Amino acid sequence: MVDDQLSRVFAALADPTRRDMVARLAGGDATVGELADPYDVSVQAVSKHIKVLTGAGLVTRRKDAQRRPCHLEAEVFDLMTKWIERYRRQAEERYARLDAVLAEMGGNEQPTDNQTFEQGAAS
Amino acid sequence: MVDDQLSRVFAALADPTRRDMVARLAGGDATVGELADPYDVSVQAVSKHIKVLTGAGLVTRRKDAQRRPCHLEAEVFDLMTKWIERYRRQAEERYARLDAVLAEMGGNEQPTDNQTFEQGAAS
DNA sequence: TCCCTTTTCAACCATACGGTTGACAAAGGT
DNA sequence: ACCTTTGTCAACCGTATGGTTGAAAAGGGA
Repeated sequence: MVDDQLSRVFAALADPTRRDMVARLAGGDATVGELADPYDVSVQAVSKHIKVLTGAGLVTRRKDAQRRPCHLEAEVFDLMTKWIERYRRQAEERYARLDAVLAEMGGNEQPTDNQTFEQGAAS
Repeated sequence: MVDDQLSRVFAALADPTRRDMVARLAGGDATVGELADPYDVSVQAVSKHIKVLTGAGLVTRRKDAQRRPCHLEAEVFDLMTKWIERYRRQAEERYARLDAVLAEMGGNEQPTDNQTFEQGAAS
């Protein structure tokens, strides 16, 4: 289930327009109309984008008369950074181990094609 | 054009199967066949996934007889974390400023609907 | 009340995506 | 030489995605 949200968050940010909207929301809440302004697409299209972002948990809506301003939920970023950091670290540790092995044997032994492969569970 | 790679990286990681493959590659290089093993999809499908990952710069291929082992390029992660951290920080600073303002005025002034909006350029 | 603003819903269209099967190239093993 | 292993290319299929237009709901202002 966390997996599903991760997928939605990554998918949401895969679109440049949506990334741009997130960037603008980082500077302050905004309504759909305001968000639509800079792009030359319909307001309906922007509404759909916002729906994707809220579906990913990146945006919440407030209610203010007819307006429904969008608010960025920055904590969701942690989901991604945690996933990323986990595997970045794992890859780095693997390199460190490899370097150690290479240093250990003075230099002539052929390095056995590194098939470590500890079957990392994917979140 | 950095933008385009960012899009490709996010899109690549939006798929759970691809995320799982990245997780496995963090533990060591692997061939398409080895990667395909755990899933019950065709080798061709996995080949396509790998193509997406290489297109995003997340994976490079070595050449070893008939085999073409996949290697994880973990540096690409930085692209994402940089983008993420930038806007997370911006959002946090905005909160800090808001809190300061709220503290400043003793408590009764109505907070003017915060429309800061410094038009953050989106990478 | 009537109208204007803001937003969403519904239907539609073109394209992209993830999967399949079938054929074939490339490199070794025997 | 022959066969096996490994991987990719090509064509196809169903569904999702991002966009459009048109209609309508929700709320406030005159």
